[in-house]
Amino acid sequence: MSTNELSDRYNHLEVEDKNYLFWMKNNYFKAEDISTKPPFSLIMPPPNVTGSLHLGHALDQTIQDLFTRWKRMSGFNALFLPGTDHAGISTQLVVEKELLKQGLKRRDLGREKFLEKVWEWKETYGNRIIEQCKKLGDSADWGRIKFTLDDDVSAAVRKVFVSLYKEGLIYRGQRLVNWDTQLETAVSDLEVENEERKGTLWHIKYPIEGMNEFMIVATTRPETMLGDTAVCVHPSDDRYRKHIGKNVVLPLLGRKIPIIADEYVDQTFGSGVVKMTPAHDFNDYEIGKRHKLQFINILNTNGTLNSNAGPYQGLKVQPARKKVLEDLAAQGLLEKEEPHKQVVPVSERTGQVVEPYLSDQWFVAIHKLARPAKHVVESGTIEFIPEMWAKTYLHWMNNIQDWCISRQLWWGHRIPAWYCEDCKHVVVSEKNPVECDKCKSKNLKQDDDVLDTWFSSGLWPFSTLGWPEQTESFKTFYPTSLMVTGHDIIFFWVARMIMNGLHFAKDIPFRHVYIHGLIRDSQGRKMSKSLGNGVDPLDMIEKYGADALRFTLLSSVASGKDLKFSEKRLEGYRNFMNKIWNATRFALTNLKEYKSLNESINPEAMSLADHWIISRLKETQEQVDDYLDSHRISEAANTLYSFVWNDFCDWYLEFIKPIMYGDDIYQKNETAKVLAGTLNRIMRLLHPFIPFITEELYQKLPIKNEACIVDAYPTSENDRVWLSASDKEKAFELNVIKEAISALRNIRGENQIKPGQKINIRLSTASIRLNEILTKNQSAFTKMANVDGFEIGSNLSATKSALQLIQIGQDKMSVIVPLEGLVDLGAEIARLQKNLEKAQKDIEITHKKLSDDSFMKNAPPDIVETEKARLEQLVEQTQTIQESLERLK
RNA sequence: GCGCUCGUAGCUCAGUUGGUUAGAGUACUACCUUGACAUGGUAGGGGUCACAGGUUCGAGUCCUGUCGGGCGCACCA
Repeated sequence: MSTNELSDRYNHLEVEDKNYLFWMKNNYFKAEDISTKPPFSLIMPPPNVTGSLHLGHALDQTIQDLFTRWKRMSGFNALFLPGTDHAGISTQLVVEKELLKQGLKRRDLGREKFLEKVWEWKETYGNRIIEQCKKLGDSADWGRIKFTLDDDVSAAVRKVFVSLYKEGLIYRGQRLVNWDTQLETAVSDLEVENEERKGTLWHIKYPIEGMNEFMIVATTRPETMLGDTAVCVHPSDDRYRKHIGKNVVLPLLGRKIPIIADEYVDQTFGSGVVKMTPAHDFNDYEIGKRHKLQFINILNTNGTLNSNAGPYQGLKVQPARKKVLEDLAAQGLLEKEEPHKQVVPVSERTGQVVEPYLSDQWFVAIHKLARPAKHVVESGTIEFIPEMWAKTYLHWMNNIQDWCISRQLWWGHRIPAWYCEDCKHVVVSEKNPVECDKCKSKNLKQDDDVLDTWFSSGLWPFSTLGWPEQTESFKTFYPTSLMVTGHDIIFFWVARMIMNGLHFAKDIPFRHVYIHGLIRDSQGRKMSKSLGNGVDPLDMIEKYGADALRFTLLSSVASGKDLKFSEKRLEGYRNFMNKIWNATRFALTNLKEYKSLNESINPEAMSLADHWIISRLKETQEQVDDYLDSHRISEAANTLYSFVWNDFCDWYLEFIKPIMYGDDIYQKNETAKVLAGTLNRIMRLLHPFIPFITEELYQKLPIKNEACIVDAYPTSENDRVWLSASDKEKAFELNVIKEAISALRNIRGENQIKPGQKINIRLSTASIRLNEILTKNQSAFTKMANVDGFEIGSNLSATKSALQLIQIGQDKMSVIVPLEGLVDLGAEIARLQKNLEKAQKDIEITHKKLSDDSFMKNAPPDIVETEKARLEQLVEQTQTIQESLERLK
């Protein structure tokens, strides 16, 4: 096979890697810091450095690459900046798990040794996801790749921390936080998921001091009573008002604790008495502060009970609960238990029940940062696509809470705070301090904690561009043009980028936020390892090709809704790739003799089909440009799909076959140019969607430039000269033939006339214009409808014939196929009957409309006119059908 | 509880200022291996646009309610 000959099936395996190398070798992905072209910038949401690509990434990346390639082809200095995230918690978990297999524990190794292991792990697996992105076709500027723990990014992180601290927007304090007892770290509110579970509500008797009475408290977490420092009732609760100020004796531990009153208590729930555990419950914490209650912490960091729990020390929460209940029952203090639906907070990462835990943590005071971040979205300066996500964003921003940013982990940005061992002063500094700036002691100890991963992610749009230095990159590409991400991280990430961007980079981080849905399995379930329903995009790429996967994702992503992934659909788009391949194969075979073709086409010499395909191309280009501009990705993809398959392959290629196989060299030369030119534009139009196959085929075309990836994206603007060759009138004329052929096919199909059976046809029309068009184009009918005898005229006989009436603009024609001796007439009678019924029904509807006074009075004149014309047509049609039916009987 | 969102063909979904006969892919049926492609071609069947009201000359589209999914946020111990 010579290089110009294509196999009859598209084999993505031979095409994809090869073309990726070609692009890389020629530096096509590189964006310039200084350029005369307008900038377009898009920062990749950094995937976890040790992760591997899943379908969600694939969707995310493909959308980004689509816009990058489109903008690059549209003359922009397009930057797609890649990077990876250190992903504190998940990476640490993965490595810990791995070490455990070797019998090694994190704490046994110690911080330094453990971090060495994580870095080793990162070096080994850190590029895996990057390689996977390349498989997908990402045209990212890999020379600029960033990692969240890179020196310059870390410097940005420190700068931000220190300046927020100096502004008083970062503070340290002892607070009740969400505690993951497996990881032994605090986690933020966002990292906690609330699961509804069946639980039990236990009613426990607390003896009132000096009385033979009890206060009954209800609780779902009885073990927390070990940390109780009060019981609380509503101040106006008549049942208990008399007891306020007295004490109860805490069962099991015998501690005396006060009975207090607070409006918070709901008198109607349970017994109306609430036990107060200020160190282990968020509501109790608030009340505890109001009433200056004692805070007794009963937990160790690993979730076991500490010495404050007395005899229960050392037990984990669940065993302690069991024991506490047993002991209470033994003492007759367990009044009753009842089933209770409760919401349990669960750590997103480990699935452990989150315990509220009192500890020293760092927080960002968020309200001052949130205000401008709300404003830019309210004012439309930052635009969410689809718009509805702006509501979600604003709702959260309006209820935002201070952000706990410290994590008791080792892997991450260590908090740049040092404690003076001598004077207890806290030094917060960008550079590692050598001495306490208060007492000059050299006895400094750095805070052990690291920052929440999202702290560094929040700076990503500018830390990746060299900020805080005013680099050329930063000046050129900030604010970025577009951010593409899933709705699951609007709060985690998008909100924080907006807050930080405004505060530090002094401008919004991006103009548009494209929010796509999450990918679910074909049944709509979340893809997860435990369900085993995950689809590995790399398997799909291997099997169907990256382009097919990309097109599947892009054609499915609409209006920000979640999307169900089906392999069936992927198969369909794999077939589309094959279709494109074979259409080009056909073209190239027929263009063999045209080694180089020039672009200029001569409207006078073009066939009707040439005029028609160019006019369709023009419409397609206009639509696609419009759709991409308004981020309507699936519409753009589907428009191209149907143009290529339905218009170009099904009609145009069939129409030009007689020309390409014929002897009319003059005509053939012209059509060759149109064919090659159209194909060239098809490749360019499709390239951002399916880069591999389009580059491969583009390179084989007789009309081409350097590379598809850097050729211009065709629009009705920049392609005006070529598109203007299409004569509207002639394009329209082709529709006449197309309609007639469709009618013939319909007659054939419904009457079961075998495709091999040649038929005689009569095209009957009073229109001289149609008559001329049909006469000129008899060959099209011969080839495309297997027509033998051909008669054109007016008032041609339709006896014992199938008939279809066609209306084209003002002109009408009857497509007549004599059936006598060919087939039984029953099928045609049935077909006409069906058409007749439909037409009659339509007449009824239209007639009703037109005889409605209010319609005639209120509807705009053009609508009324259309309806009138329609009625006329329908009436005529029914007459013709009825006559035809008569002649069949 | 508050907020958002969806309900269109067997399945997956389009349907953007309300306006001809509600579309596509897939599945299904019939026919066809014709010199790009059977990962193909041609034709066909298939919908009370969840339901009930309302606005309007006109509603899949706008409004209200009901039913049924999904999601987010906050929750009574």
